[in-house]
Amino acid sequence: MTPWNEATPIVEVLIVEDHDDYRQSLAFFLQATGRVRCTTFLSCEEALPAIGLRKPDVVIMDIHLGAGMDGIAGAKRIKDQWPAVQVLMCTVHEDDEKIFNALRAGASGYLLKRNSIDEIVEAIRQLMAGGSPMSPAIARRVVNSFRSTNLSEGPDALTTREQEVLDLLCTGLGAKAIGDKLFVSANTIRTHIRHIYEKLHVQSRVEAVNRVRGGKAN
Amino acid sequence: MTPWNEATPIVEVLIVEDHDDYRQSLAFFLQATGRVRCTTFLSCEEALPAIGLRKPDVVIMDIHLGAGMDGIAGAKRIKDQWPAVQVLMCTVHEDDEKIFNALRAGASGYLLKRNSIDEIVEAIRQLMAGGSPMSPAIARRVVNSFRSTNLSEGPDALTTREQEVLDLLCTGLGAKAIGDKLFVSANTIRTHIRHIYEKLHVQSRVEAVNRVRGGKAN
DNA sequence: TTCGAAATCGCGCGATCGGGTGACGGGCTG
DNA sequence: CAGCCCGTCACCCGATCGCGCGATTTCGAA
Repeated sequence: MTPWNEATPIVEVLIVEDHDDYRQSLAFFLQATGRVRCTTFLSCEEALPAIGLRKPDVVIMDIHLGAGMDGIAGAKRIKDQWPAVQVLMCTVHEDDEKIFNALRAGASGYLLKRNSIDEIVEAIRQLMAGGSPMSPAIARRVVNSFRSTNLSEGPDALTTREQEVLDLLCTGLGAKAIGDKLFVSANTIRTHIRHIYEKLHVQSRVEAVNRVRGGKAN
Repeated sequence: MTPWNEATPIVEVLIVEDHDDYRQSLAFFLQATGRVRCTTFLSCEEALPAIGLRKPDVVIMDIHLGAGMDGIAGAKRIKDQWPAVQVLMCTVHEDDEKIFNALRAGASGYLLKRNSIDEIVEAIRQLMAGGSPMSPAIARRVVNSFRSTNLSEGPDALTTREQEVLDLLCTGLGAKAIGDKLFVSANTIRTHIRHIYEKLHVQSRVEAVNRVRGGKAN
């Protein structure tokens, strides 16, 4: 844990948070470190123009912001216009939907409000150092989203050959091309594909690849 | 940072690492914390049977292991048979290919060998607490992999309508079904799809959805 | 030994796809 | 106004797909 030190440049932090108590105390304690300068806003609508005038290093963004643009849409707008700004989501929401949408929007970190000030300070440090701070539970969800769906067990388990065919199918190849790669006829591949469809209960190539990809990403 | 305390149960750690110096010093320093009991192996082939006999809480796994099964295949075998075992990759490799394959295989954490013993100890603690410890640079790569590909800018930007069609295409629908959803004819959809292909430089539905999905996963 | 599952290949049918071409109206812009 | 892009629709053609049917071989389990 590399600590802040006197050589560290002051970090410009912009906070978008509609909850008065949290916004004010967060700003207060961050400033108290002496290594952070804070600007605070109640909504994305207010914050966006301000970012245009003076670009912060880090934006700490709540997701739920009452009426108007939510934090995820805000993060997207910020990253579209100023990609260098690091966005750190800080919210109470820990459902997959919110998490993944926030990361898709371009957030580089995701903390929960139950995290301590010390952890938020550490998160800012990590952001500046090229890291992606996440609360442990968030990190675990993100990592778990990579788990490959296990098509190789259960009553409808795919055979080794079918797995191979499915893999190549995922690359966008057609039956003929796959047949060439596996040194069998295109008709054989067509048969394998039919069996795959039956086992996966799908009826098109795209549905099959979606099954492999866990139906998640984007 | 919750520290270890006397109430913490001893954590059983199994190390798979072919490099003698690293394996021995890692085991030594982990044991020195007094909160960890280590068993070490040079290869997955040796380690797997041992896991069957006495299940560790955490397996620290190298990726490159000389001849035989590599750490990613090993992690997959472990998670297939004993899903409760937490696998922590610890390696010098920081290329996307290795990282994502390891996480797909079921690893719950990913550290670089340049990390200090303290950080590894902290990682084990986080693992047991349901977190997913990653080196900052790794976390950033993982988070970045979620960034949605921006198909809406550049010389070959997709129009709004084309985006809509592409989205539905990703769900596995055919031209006719998409036409129904958008209240236009199937021929119109076919035209849109052809334009999408031109702009994305692909020539099949699966290739198009792969472009949306970052072409990565699985 | 018998049986079944897996892998291989074939054929045919109707539907869809990929690609080429053309057309029409509505915007927006120079 | 003249272009140009966008969205809409149509037709055509050869290739491929989804699907049902049957066949052979191999190999391991019952």
